[in-house]
Amino acid sequence: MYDRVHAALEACYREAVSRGFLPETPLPSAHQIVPSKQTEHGDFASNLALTLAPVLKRPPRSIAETLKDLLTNDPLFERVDVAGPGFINFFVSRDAWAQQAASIHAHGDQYGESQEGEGKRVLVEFVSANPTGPLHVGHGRGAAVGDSLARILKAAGYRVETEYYINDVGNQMRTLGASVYLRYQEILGRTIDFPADYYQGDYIRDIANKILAEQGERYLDVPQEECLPYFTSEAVREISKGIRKDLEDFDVSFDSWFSEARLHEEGIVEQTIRELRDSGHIYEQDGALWFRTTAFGDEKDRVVRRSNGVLTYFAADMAYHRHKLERGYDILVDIWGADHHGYVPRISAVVQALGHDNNRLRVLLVQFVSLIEGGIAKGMSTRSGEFVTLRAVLDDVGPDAARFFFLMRKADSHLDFDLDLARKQGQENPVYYVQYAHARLASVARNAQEAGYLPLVPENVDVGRLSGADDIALIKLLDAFPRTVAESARAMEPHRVTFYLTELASFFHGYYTRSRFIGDDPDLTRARLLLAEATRRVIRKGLGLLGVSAPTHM
RNA sequence: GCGCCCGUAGCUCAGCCGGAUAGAGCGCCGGACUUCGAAUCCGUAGGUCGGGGGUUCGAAUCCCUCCGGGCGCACCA
Repeated sequence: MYDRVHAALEACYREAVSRGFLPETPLPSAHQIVPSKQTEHGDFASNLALTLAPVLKRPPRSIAETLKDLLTNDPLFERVDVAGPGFINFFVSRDAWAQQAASIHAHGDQYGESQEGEGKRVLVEFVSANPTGPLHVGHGRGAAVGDSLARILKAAGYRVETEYYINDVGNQMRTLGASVYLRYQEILGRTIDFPADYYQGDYIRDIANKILAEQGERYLDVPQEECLPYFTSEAVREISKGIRKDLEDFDVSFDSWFSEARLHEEGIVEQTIRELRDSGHIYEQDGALWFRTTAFGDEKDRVVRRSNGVLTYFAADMAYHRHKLERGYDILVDIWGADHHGYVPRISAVVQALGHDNNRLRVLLVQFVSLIEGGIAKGMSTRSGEFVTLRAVLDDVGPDAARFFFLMRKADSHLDFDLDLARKQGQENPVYYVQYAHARLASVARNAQEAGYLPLVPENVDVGRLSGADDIALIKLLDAFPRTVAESARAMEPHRVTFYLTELASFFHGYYTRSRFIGDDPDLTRARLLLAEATRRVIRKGLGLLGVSAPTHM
């Protein structure tokens, strides 16, 4: 409907120009049509006259009146008003809204999708937790945001792939293997000195026990240096297995898993350094190699290879982003924990130094999660090792509540995750509130089926009967769905879909209390069942974009 | 000290590329089940949008400044 109003206004503007009522001038970029907040202001409002006024040097109300006179003949509108300082308010006719229900219904399961993304290729990289321990709630939020964003981008017409980058190289791997080795020794009765900066979690002991069960005591007297590769690879294998299982149970999947080791093995890191050195972006100083990131606005230059010859993590990151760019994506989305925000300028520098436009990189920063139980925050500081795992939350509240809660806030803001609320199975819990709307609609469908109304034959449904204020209001909400998804994709903000669904469910529950779908009037019943079916599909589709199930029974 | 993010109802937060009378959920209080699912609905109360200044027809939204909170500032990963 938005598009139709926009088209009508534009056509009217062109007509005003051609008839000499208004001088020729391009539409101001500040011009926009927005849904009206108040019913007195109609369905949509345009600020065209306001934005045109300074250019044309004419009072905005006078411009608005000129346009209004040309719009009043359009049958799409019941009325067009000029209001306030010069807004043009559009009152779409009831019949046009009612007919919109048929159009929404006709789109079936595709309703909500759009071509906003114009087929652009996007790589969404997220989670990418080091295989040195289980996923915690912070990763869980990143997983929910990344996976949901990918689904939303797809629905909005982007060609999307998802990827998990595995940091399986470097000192941390050594530390991981050594941690398991020491625990293995400890279990077998040796006195050990376990360093504070080694991995403290119980899962390290579990892995040591597993090795003991499978391999026995054969490594007891083998020097650490000799069997470290074995302990490391076993640990990575076990931990990765756990991470994959957690993600699978969270309904998060990746198109590819990209190993950092591969960047080194295939010489991509060295090649990237050479290339950037040749182009003058990397220089040598004090025996180390530096990337001149300050040339692109970073605070200071960054070391790529230390004077002792060891490559930094940044070196691999550089190579990884180069590799991603060369795979031909139009947009790279990196989803990081907000504590990494200081790394944005240097990665941005990499993209630019390689000759790419800076806006091909989009970094989403996901803020930390505080788990609240009994009104107080559960500890999750990493230094004490007392962080709460994603697994624990999944086992506690279930994947649907977890995903919904992770997506209730803008990714950029702190999230207080209320465990007590997430566990509740009542109206206070927003995820059940939305799911219940779906289950209710499914129940209506079952009753309609029994009464012989289903399946509907759309051609035989008189949607013109959907003329009540509630019917129209519900249609308007459904009408906003594709724009919500498109906007959510454009802004890369999945939480908008969560808010939309809560609003839709809220209105639906009220509608359900006030109006009957199945009543004495067969024609009205059929029209409302068509509306019910459209509503149910929107809720199911919306929940699907969040990765939340849409139950038919609860 | 420098940089980034955040201060909106009792609590948790939307709204922020400037638009008309600032919203939601939770919590509190009071109502509604003989008819499609009460995991629901209806109603009441609740605000100097952190303070101050600026930009303009118009500021929660943009700019400056101050206050308060979070995070980051390695030849670490």
